Amino acid sequence: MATIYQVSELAGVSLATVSRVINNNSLVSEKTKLKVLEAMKKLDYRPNTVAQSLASNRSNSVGILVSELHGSFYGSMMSDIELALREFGKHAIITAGHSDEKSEKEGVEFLISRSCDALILHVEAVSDEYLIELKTRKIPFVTVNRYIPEIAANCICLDNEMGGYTATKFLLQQGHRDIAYIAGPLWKTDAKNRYDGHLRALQEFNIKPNKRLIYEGNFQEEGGQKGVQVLLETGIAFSAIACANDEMAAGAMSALREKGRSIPDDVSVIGFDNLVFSRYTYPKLSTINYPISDIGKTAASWVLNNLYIDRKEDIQHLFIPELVVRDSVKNIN
Amino acid sequence: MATIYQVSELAGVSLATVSRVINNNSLVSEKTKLKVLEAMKKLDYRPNTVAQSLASNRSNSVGILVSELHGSFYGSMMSDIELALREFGKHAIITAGHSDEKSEKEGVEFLISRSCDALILHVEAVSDEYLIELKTRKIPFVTVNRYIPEIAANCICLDNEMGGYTATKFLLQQGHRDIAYIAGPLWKTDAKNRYDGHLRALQEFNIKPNKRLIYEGNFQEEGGQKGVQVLLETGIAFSAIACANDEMAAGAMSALREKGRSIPDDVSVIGFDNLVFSRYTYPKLSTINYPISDIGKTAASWVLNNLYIDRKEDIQHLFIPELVVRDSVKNIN
DNA sequence: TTGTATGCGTTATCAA
DNA sequence: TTGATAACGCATACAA
Repeated sequence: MATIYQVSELAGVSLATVSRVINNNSLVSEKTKLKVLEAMKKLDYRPNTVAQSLASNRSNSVGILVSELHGSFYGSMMSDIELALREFGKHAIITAGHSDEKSEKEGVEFLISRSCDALILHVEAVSDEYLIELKTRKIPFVTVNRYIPEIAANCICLDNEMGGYTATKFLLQQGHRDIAYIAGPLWKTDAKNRYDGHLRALQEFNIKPNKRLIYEGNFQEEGGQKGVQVLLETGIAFSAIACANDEMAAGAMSALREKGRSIPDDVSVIGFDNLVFSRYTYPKLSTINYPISDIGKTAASWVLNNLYIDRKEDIQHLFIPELVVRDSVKNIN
Repeated sequence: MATIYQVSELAGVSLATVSRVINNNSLVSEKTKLKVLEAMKKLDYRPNTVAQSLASNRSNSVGILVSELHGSFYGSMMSDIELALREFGKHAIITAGHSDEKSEKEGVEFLISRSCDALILHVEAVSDEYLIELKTRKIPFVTVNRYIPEIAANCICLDNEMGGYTATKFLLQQGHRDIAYIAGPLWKTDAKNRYDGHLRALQEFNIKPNKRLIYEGNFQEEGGQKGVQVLLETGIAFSAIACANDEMAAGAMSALREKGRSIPDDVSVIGFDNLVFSRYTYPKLSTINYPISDIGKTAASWVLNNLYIDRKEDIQHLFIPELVVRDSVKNIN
């Protein structure tokens, strides 16, 4: 691989001049500029970004930490962020935190040590304190789907509580009164908030939540299946199930069908997230839309605004989820 | 951020010694080792990986290029690769090629310039020649899902032709004779190979393919929907549709249902890939299994074997896809 | 077992 | 407008 030195030699100029045309910042005469450009082409020169990073303490890349690299949720987020960054010549370095505290911290350190210019974090296991402390270091970052009052300006998230509320309220409005709930892992703040929203909706209709109709799942398909099994075993009647995410809703639907319950005639089901596949299910899943795309773009904008581009743009920090009505909830009024 | 120099000062040793305990390669006495370790802890020292890369010409990270960051197909692949690498302390740097030649080349260059030690490429738009030329550079790489005879040792892929064959043969065995085909973009080698397999199966049963029953889609849900629309408009009867991937199959199923065709009673449908969501569809989609997980792990193993770890392990270069029978194909014998 | 010195490929601060 | 030259933080060959 050709180096800047060889280019300078071939072009008959100094290192510094070549560097200048690479970053075309300082004024370089057209004539020498052309000479250098030609030499670069001739040698098929490409700057070594590692050396650039070391010297400039800047990498033109932003680190992204998501819980998992698979799953349409994270996929959309990464994809939208990458696209927005690429538009400005910035790159994404992506790693996974696996919802595990140690792993998440490692991921953050890895990204920092790769001298990312900024971080976009979807972290779940790490403590609020960790993030607050992280802010005292020089590296700029935003958290996605995690709200921490002390660093509110760094948070971009969905109003999960409102989403949980909206979902259950919809079921109530459709006449359901005996509503089961399949929650996410309640140590995760989004799962907890969605559940809180569910409770608030019930309260608004003066319904006492029946603890035996609540199952704490794992946010995965299997959790929905197990949830249905447990719920049915209680022998308590229910006409609808609100699920804390679409994956569990899909699991719940297939389990219900296996048990001979038809959807939505026997049991209504509502999900949360509006993942791509929720359109593929049968019946098509009614759910709460998580504007992943908007949030991803916003996170990218935050970084671009704060770091690279001189523009004033308002950043939306809280997104309100909306109901998506399809075919999995029956009106029994 | 503390540097190696500050650590050496605090520990009262030289730079070199600190570097040695960091990479614990050379023999360092226990005593000095402890001193250094303590100093590192005290200063909360973390090596600057950029500087390490520059000095050692090694980054302990491997570059991954996929077409898109979203989509369960790529998601699984990235996830499996990352997990395998992480087990050995290696990291993944991921970027997207967007099935576009320019973009794919940029991605490769980006990864190389980031001094990745090796590359795992899922490229579609780039020419065979480009990859053959890439091999002459020093950077080791494997291609996934792309077979090029000249660099066969660098290719890990699925026998797409066999998969296409298997799918259509299954339909034929179930008594179907009027079979429509929704292909992927035929300029993509995997799409082409799957289609070729389809033709081979037909030929084996002495059936002349009807060109009007073939639709070239885009590998996305929408392609399946449009495909069904076009196929129905021909007015030609068919009892089954083979789709070149699951996403189009999902689109085809929903379009069929909207047109009042029931699945599989009126029309059978078979997909390809066995994506996660194929279990969520109704009826559950029969499909061809793409062992993404195995392929991802194998690609990671290839890199580990060739680069980092001294072990002898046979690498499987060609994977045979298997039929997954669910509920979307009817036996009409 | 430890230290010295040099280089990795750039950027950036001076002078000229 | 250009050119020396010192960083950037670390690895490593060579000496001690």
